Amino acid sequence: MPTKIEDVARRAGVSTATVSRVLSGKPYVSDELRQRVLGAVNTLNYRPSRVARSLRVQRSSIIGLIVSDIQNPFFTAVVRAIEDTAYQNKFSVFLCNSDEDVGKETMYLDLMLAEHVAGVIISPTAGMNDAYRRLVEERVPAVAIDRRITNVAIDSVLVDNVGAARQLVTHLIEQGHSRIGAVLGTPASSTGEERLRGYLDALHAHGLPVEQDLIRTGMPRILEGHAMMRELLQLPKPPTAVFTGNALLTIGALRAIHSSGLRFPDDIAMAAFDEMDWMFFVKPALTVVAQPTYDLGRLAVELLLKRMDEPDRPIEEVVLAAHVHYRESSKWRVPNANGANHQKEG
Amino acid sequence: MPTKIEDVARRAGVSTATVSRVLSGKPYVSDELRQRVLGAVNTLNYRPSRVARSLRVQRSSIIGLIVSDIQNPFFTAVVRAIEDTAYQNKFSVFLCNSDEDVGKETMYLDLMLAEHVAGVIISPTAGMNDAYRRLVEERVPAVAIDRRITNVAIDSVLVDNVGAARQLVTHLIEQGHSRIGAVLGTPASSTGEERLRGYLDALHAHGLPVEQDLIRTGMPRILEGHAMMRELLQLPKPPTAVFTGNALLTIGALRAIHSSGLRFPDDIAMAAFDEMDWMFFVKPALTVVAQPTYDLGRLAVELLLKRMDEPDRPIEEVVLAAHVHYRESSKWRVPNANGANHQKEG
DNA sequence: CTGTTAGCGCATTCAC
DNA sequence: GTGAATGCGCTAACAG
Repeated sequence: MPTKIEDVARRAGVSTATVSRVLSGKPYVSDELRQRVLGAVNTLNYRPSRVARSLRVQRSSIIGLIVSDIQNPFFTAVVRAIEDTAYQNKFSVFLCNSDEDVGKETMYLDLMLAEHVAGVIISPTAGMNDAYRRLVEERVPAVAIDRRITNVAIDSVLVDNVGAARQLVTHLIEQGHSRIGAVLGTPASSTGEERLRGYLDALHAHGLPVEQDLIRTGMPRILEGHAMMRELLQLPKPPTAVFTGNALLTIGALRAIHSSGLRFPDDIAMAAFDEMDWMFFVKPALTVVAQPTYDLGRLAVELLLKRMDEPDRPIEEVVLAAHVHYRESSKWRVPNANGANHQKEG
Repeated sequence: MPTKIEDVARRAGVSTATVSRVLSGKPYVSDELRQRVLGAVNTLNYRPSRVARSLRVQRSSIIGLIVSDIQNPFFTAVVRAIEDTAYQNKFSVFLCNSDEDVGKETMYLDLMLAEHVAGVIISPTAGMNDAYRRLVEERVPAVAIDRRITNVAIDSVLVDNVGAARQLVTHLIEQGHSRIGAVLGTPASSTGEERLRGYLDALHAHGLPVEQDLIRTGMPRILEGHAMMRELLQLPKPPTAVFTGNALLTIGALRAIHSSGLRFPDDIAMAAFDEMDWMFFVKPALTVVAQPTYDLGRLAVELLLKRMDEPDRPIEEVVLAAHVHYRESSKWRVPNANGANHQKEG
């Protein structure tokens, strides 16, 4: 049986109110009593019940964080950033994994509300879920990350997916490719949709035709990436380069390339969204866009804290730029291209 | 302001006790009242406060999970398994990241105790931390995963690291290698120590000499793996094969190999602990041991539930076998066997 | 079967 | 400055 505030009060010869005051750093307590209380707390090894405290003050110091896929390195990087920032502000993080499942997401959202968390940060599984509305109705501070929520207005921190995708595909085009495949996450999520849009933008800007056969979308996971890439490779006229929209898809695609007996990057070029910042350690020939995971997480917490202070400020939407890394080794040549050499520069 | 149980009671024309009974599925409530209550709950969109409930019953239905590195794919895989199993048993998971930091670990452990979680699953950062003792003192069900805790007896689910490491290194020896480097996690953790032991075992069993220069240990992370591997490659007489003890170390090592201008696996062979089950998609030439992440997580939860039911049962320690994958492409030959040194100048 | 009541551990009035 | 008293929302005795 854990020690209660009453035990401490008795041990220190004061009232529970005084103990409470000391522990929450309130002023107006004489130094003598403060010392006595602290001593008692120490010898009794007292740890206040956060449950009781939360019930009393109707608000905990916990930030609920719901990510759509804990196995996606992009999100673990963001989680790290969020934890760091929350910790610096005396908040703890209650992390849950919705696993791209709207049902689980709703369940966890309800759980957070029932736990009276101080605020919620969420990477939404779908664009709209009735549960999001409850957040607003109950006036729980919330911010969406990475993906846009469409059915209710809440603060969000996003990445410029369109711009980054366009840069990536443009790079491939400038290397001389004209048949460029796309292996993307489902357009049902704003990220998938935006990256597809960037791909299309780049093709249009260079007057290249869009071939629906070259565009594949699905769940952003290894297995699906593998399947989609295999389909592309089995096409009568497969692409000479591929744009992948996510690190897990990239891994699946690489596997498909290998198991087809093809070699990367000699037989097929690739440019990818790399949500882990180490993909290129293993495949230096990849052209990747590194995502601003740390800023994303930090800003999410900061936005949340701001909203906790001023519940009525206007909704804010931050869009971060993603930085494309062109590596030496990514200046490959078009394999089997009409003739020799489409290499742009040295 | 969220609706309270009293509101529901009034709306349904019953007492709060009846509402409570209906909601917790207790028997002895007439069908008529049950319907009325359910109706009220529905129209009022009532969600019971878990905070108040936890305070009352002195126990939540949350399992606290503290992992030592959320960015390590091994742990995210285990987290998935734990969540699945917990969810099937009507528990939610409160996940925290100690980030290999004993201070943070202690903080989170205290937090879980203060939150009155139903139980704690932890991958310990260090072998001993006074905070572990508190778990036992307060009789909070707990189980350690992946690493052994030495200063207090608690249930644990471990992997047969010695056996797996021995198999991996033996494989390299059987391929003809005799100068085998080791890039391992710190022996301060039981995993690091055991994998080192397996390495030594294999060498001894084949009568090979142990060269301290070929053994490097450090934090199990990319940066450290890179540094250690570089040191090995800069040795006057570098190894012809390397055994790495962790997926992140492996990535770092691969990077060092690449940036030295060497090629894998032509210039140097490698066998690795691969905590992600997709490392070999990217590097099929690796020989890896796949870790039983799902079983590990599932068993951890099951052990926890058992201890919740019978607090006084004897401590249990489960050791899982890890399975080694020998792939076609890993049957390489010793590069330039007893011939020239393949070191390149950097 | 159902309602009334008494806390769970703490923070916060309001008196002193 | 300090203590006594009240209630946060809920469940579990205990009556009826």
